[in-house]
Amino acid sequence: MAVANLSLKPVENPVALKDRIYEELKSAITSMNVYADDDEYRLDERRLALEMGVSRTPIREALCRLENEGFVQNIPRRGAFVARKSKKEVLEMITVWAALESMAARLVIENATAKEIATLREMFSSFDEDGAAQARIDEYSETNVSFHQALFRLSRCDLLSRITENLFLHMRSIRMRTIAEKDRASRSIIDHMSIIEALETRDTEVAERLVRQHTLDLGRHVEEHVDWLE
Amino acid sequence: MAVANLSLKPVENPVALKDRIYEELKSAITSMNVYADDDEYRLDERRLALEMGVSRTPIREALCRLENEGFVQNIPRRGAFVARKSKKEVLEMITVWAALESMAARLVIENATAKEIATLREMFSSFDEDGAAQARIDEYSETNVSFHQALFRLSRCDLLSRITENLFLHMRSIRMRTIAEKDRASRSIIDHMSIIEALETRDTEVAERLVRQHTLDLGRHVEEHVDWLE
DNA sequence: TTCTTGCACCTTGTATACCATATACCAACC
DNA sequence: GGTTGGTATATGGTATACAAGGTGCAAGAA
Repeated sequence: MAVANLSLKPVENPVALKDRIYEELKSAITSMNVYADDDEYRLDERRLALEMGVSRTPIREALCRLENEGFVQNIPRRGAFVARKSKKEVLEMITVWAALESMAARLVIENATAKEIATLREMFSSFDEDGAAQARIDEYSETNVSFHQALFRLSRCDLLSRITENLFLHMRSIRMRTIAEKDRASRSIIDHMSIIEALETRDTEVAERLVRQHTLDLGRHVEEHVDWLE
Repeated sequence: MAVANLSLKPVENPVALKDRIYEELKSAITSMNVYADDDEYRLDERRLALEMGVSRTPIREALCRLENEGFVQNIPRRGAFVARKSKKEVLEMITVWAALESMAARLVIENATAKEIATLREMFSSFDEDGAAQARIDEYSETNVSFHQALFRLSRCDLLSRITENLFLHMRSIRMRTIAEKDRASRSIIDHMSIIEALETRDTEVAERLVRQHTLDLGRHVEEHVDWLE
């Protein structure tokens, strides 16, 4: 008897409710501007359960994960709130980021092909003219994030990328607000070009230093100019 | 009316069941030698609940947290297992560790007093004679861990310490097994002394490089000599 | 009017019941 | 004898019920 040679792909394991809820809540939380005002955003289990049409249990598991990742603060017997980072915490996140990304730069030089590194340069090709970055600041901001993410991806180190992913999300609203200030955009693009150059010439020490410095500069900027964090 | 001026300390908030269970399970998991044999260690919710005299709910929340931290692997509809790291994952953890600890070294130089740095040196004072570390290998291993933890503590960056804490726990069994091999202990003590020296002379670049190199060396050693990881 | 205190309600923490699915075993058929 | 299919059982996923603690309002007293 002939075996029907159907090309079947393994059936995708049905995503558990808690995971979908986790994703949903996470994107909702990270896309809101927590720092816009001083309100505390409460996450009422019952209301969330009702709104999403499920019971409290998967909601709780999702909130538990989000708490571990620092997006939610759970106060016993009081409930869950959207977490608001203090200035100290933000500065520490930037420090960790600097550490991880400078290591990523080392790994990129070790592991990435010239072609891959070239893609980094291409990302900024449309911002060549002076002031272009400043003019299309939103678009540039997106490219900026993509650049840093690409750096981690090219490092071929999943753990680095994974840890940084959440740092990025935490920093997003803060970045959006700081990048537009002063002439940070144009300085930022210069920094990026120097970094790419060091990667292209495979100069590990310089690349590492530039990457670290670039991120620590953001840290100093936050330290000195951001007063809207508690 | 006079207010009775009793000196009262705030009543400690009763630790929730899930937290105690989390602690209990975590210490149980990290203290067992997962890599001793090829058995899969299953964590049966119902059995754990029965053994600990609670319901499944807090057990599940604890397992959820442990899964996020990478100590437990949860397979849908199959159950929770003690996580076993692959060689690739271990190497990536070491890479992240190197990144974080070299940044910690920078911060130590920025933030720690000479006195604090001196305490690092004291930790190794009892291992002065040649071969002492190798001879009292268990004791040395403890000191070794303490040294690295102290480095993070002196960096004054809580986030660095917190991220590394779990990395340490993951690496513990692996360290225990690798440190005894060859003459790694004596080389390790030499490395540590060089690091301390660089910290004492506040030589940021050297300290950073030595710390990174020291950890990456462990990585290379694992890469080359550890064959008991999948 | 203002402060205190008690009570009602609301919310989270925990336990349990129910459901869907995966695994294993057994019987029947090729 | 090997394979296949069905069924039983066990286990995790989800929902809900119950318990305990916190909040806020209102009523009463100063």
